[in-house]
Amino acid sequence: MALNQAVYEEVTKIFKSYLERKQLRKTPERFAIMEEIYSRTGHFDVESLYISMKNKNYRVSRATVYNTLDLLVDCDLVTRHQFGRNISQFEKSYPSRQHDHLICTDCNKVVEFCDPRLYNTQKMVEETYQFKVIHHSLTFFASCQKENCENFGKNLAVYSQRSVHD
Amino acid sequence: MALNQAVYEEVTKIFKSYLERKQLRKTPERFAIMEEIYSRTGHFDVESLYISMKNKNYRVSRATVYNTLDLLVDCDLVTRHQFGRNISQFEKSYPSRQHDHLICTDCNKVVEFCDPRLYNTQKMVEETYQFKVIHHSLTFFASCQKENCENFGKNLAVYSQRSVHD
DNA sequence: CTCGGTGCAAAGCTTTTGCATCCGC
DNA sequence: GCGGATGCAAAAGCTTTGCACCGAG
Repeated sequence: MALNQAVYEEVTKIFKSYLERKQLRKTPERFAIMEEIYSRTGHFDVESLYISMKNKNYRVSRATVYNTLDLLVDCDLVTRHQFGRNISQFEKSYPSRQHDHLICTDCNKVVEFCDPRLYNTQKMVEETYQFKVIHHSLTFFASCQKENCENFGKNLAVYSQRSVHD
Repeated sequence: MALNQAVYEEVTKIFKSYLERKQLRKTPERFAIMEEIYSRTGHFDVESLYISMKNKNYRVSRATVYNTLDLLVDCDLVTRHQFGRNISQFEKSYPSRQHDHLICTDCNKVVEFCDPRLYNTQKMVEETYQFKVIHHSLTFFASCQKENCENFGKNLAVYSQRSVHD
């Protein structure tokens, strides 16, 4: 899996800056985990990330993976999702933009979409309740046609990262 | 906690009908759990429901609570939420209307809101991806900035620096 | 009477914690 | 060298499962 060099450098800079600001140590494990995440595409859970690193003979523990994920989420390099019942799903934050999710209730595949109009709802909520919104999570659970389900990822993948209003 | 008689009768009818349709038994435990849920207000988790019934000296097991909650969710009498990391939160479906949630990131307070404009986003998603939406989940995570919030004033500076639209 | 449902406890699974060791600073 | 970070394993916390008994149909 090739790693985009420009993205990798930018992300490394952000992570280093974050660790310095928080006076945390720049350990090789932390950067190895960050690199592994940014060499992946799509969503992943802790176990698959841990297994991937083990398969590459990298000596790392689950505890460190959990710890580092917390840091990466805290500095906005990784986003945490709670699609299912128990396990947390993660996703790198760059270079993808703000988006929400459409999950097929039949095949569990995830489509990403974006609707800027959601910002109107956010502003309304902030004004009505006097809250300051940090982030949001919008997920549609939907069923697709069978033929559509079979074509999943072939035709729609092209649009998955785009805003529907582009 | 007084129980609204009209709601109770309606909900009982729906649950009985569902159990008959699925050829499941109408056990006293199932109706006791349904009644306990509908005598509550707001959100709850499995453990607090279980403790409540134990405190009323009702002989019930966690396994039955979990099993019955699955049934109640399946027949739309109860809604399942996944706000936090691990535990599922539940909420009775009637008589409240469709709504979404605003959760304080400092004190975990839950506010319900409704914005019909979200339906525009749903229709757009359905048309764009040819999906049939079953249900959705929208949650804003926000700071309530109230004096009674346990972290009042601590993180406001940090929050105000962030923007939702990067 | 049947066999689905229940209570109880043990097991399962994800995540957190304790502790000795390691290593960034 | 100090104290934070790590690996490992044990523990914690929510949920599911196995099993013997109970009771709805």
